[in-house]
Amino acid sequence: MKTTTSWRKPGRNKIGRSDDLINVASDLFMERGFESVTIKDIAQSAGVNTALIYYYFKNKEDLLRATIESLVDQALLTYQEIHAKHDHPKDVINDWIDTHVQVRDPIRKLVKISLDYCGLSRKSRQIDKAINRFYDNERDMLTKVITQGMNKKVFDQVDAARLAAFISMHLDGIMVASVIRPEIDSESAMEFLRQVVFGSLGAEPAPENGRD
Amino acid sequence: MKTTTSWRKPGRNKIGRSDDLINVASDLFMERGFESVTIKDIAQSAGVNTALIYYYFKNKEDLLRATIESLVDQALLTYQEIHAKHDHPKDVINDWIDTHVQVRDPIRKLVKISLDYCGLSRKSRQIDKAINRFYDNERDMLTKVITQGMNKKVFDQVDAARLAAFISMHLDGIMVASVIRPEIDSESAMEFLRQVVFGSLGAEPAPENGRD
DNA sequence: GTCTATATGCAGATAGAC
DNA sequence: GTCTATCTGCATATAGAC
Repeated sequence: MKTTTSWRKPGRNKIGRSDDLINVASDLFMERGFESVTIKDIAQSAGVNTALIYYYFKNKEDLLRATIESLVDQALLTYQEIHAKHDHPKDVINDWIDTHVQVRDPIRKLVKISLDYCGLSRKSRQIDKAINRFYDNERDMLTKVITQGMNKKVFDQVDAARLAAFISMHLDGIMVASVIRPEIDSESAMEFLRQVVFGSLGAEPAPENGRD
Repeated sequence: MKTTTSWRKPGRNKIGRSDDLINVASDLFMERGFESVTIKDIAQSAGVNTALIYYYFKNKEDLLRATIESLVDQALLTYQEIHAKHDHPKDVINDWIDTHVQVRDPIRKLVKISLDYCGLSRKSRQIDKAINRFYDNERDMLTKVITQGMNKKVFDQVDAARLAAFISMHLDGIMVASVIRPEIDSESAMEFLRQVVFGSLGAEPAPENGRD
């Protein structure tokens, strides 16, 4: 479900100018917040004219929508790849955490920008849907893999949905902490989360080398 | 360390008008974000004129500084009260979590507003100091109580500082989640955190009724 | 201390040439 | 598709009366 196309579909624009704008915007929104970033800032960073942005997007909020939808797509795609890559639930969870260490960028952006969006008075059903889509999918995927592990008897019996929500919230917490205090070591925070999660599941984090 | 006084000390203003403005501002900043909230909004909500705000605060950023410092003071005061109230480390941790359930307001505000502040280009040494003061104190207090529990043999041996950071980050995560998705049950998230924490400490959450 | 009035600047957005 | 030029409105901030 690719939903990042702009409001008006250009016939054959030279290599995704709109994607380009979205990427620049997501960087700036993440760094300085939606309201702090001006259309001029985005245009300047993208090396184009201010007015061009209004050719691709209805207005600033529409650019925000496209940005959030793009980030959600990216993040969920990464999650799906993790699931597809492994056979063993333990490996999925390990990879899930590893992935956050390596490519935490889209998710960190998503969390920060979602928070900004929550502050706006003008709400958008599309943006609400995209944000919920991300969190619902994240929770469902984690719940599923935990349940699989329990069925295969490699994990203790736990409340899979609650543990999934716990992991999801903690990842948000790490993202936020790393924004507020950039000096914190988010990698070792991830490691600690890994220990806690596997501890709750009564399993060792050591990889299973799930072939397949 | 009360640091919420305004830049210009009014001789004897009738009952904390400046505190009043700070409280109104913190509500609005939390709900709608620093940049989205206008001076006019704050004045209106406080039932005063726009210009009056500039009598009490140098500018909008100075009001942000006062707001953050006030929130940090409130939050740390609450934490200190918890420590003073209990003798037994288990009770401190239980109360710590209970307190977040009940009066999560100043901390939630602080997290949200700190994130907004991080986006601003103009940085303030005072605000940086206040935010770090909060997180450093929070971590130190938690580390201390965990260490005490280990010394008293009621907790297993763990890396107290890391567990403290884990708790702190998770609380941030819950705060953020409850802003992004107001429908989530942050109370039961706190309960799950309690179980995980006591699980890591090899102890039962049942209260000790530490008299004192 | 609190208000009225206003200066100033800039952000979002549009019209229209190329 | 991309640009120049410009309109409009509003937010921060100040001057000064009361």
